[in-house]
Amino acid sequence: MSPSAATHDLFLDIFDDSAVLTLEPGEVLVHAGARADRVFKVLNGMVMVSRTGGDGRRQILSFLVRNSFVGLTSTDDYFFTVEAVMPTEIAVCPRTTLSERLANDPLAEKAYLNMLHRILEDAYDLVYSLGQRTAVERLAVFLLYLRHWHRISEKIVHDQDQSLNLVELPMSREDIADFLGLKKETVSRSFRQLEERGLIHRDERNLVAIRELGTLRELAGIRDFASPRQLPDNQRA
Amino acid sequence: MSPSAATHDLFLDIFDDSAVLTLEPGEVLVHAGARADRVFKVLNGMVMVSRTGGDGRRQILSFLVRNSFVGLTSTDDYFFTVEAVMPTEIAVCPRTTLSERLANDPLAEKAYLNMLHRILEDAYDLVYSLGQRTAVERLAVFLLYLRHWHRISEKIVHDQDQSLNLVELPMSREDIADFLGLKKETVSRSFRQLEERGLIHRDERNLVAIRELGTLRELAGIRDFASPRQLPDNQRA
DNA sequence: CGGACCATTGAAGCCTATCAAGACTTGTGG
DNA sequence: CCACAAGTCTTGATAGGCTTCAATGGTCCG
Repeated sequence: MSPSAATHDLFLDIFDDSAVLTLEPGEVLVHAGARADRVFKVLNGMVMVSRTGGDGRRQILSFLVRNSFVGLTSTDDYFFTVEAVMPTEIAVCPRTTLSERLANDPLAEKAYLNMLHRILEDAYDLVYSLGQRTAVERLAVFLLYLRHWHRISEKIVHDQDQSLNLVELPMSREDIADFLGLKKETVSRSFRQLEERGLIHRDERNLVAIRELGTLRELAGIRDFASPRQLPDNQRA
Repeated sequence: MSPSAATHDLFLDIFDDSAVLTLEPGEVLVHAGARADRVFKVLNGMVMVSRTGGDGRRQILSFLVRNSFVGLTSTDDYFFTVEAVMPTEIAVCPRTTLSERLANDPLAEKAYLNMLHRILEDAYDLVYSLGQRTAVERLAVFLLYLRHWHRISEKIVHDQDQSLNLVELPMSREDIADFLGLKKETVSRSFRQLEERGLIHRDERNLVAIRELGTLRELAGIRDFASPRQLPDNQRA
């Protein structure tokens, strides 16, 4: 999965009074191959980062929510595409601003490094899902991730808070499929399977209610996403 | 795939006169869950980094060769296991040494950051493979990666150098399988398929000769691994 | 020579993909 | 307001690729 900044990523203050872009669903923020001379922060809404092969196969690398940083690269060009999943506001600033901020403030640099580490761990989580888990398991993990993001982004303290168990899906089935390494039909069938097992319930197409959190977690093979990894000390449940 | 340090990763000098460990094949350097108070550098041989689920499923995250750094984590504990694939020598030093080095030298910190970016891109490459490519394609990519590492590690300038087309496989079929999200039988069959198509040739079990580099690259859907990403300016082919 | 381990190969089964059709949603225009 | 069109989601039937299970062959080492 990916980013979502830590509860406070110090260096993100470079966006404090920068320009703001508004994106409509499907609008592209960064085209793969574009010069990486600007960096971004998601203010609200959601974007997705993807990589498309020469033959058109697309892999979504991450969905990014509020306070996520966008702009990682070790080269001069972006190797991925970033586009809006829903109406989204984005703060923009030149990469040089980021470089200067990191060069002049050790704490900011430390925060940046920390974010990179977290993103890498998220990438490895995704690797594990794609390499080892079945379709239903991947979807279970995905739902728990969405729940987790919601928790982080709303700064909800208690893991048992009922509002957490209503998960919104702003992206299409095909987007989910391309993220989980499946086809959209398989995503549909996996949803149904989760519903038949009583783990979730759906009224609207893009709203999922988690009915059996424990069983879902078991299925996902996840000890606990409520881990304090991205929560500050004073917010641990 | 992963690491393999850049051709020179400045901060790696912290290992210049540190202790050296010798590992036999299968020997574990880091157990998942262990305190991350030491960091490592691979001097020679090869190690693999893996994550194992509660039910025993194992995903190999990367194979690390000479000059690779080992010790990435954003938390106090390692969440992965590192073990030797073949006889390997490892330099060890306390994490505090690394922290100090990074804190006191902006250039070292920049190099570390750069390495992290590269590792992240490698992780996303693996995500793309696992999510979108077929078994044979994954194996093709894997072989090209091995070839690329060999090139980097031997500092071979010319992409056409024939010695590059003899690829060694120090790891078992099962290790390859767990890296590529397949089963060992499928890896075997995919090797045979590549051989039947005339793209590779095998005499010994752990030695693969690349016969049709261009076709293999096409199959892998890779523009060019001979990209200068990990080569210094003066070594570009 | 025998045993352990690893790799290969074959046969059958399962999971996911593919192909195709129908249901639902949304937006548009008569 | 209804009709229609386009897009998305769901569902069904079939096919294909990878896995599973099982057996054979090869290599290393005691």
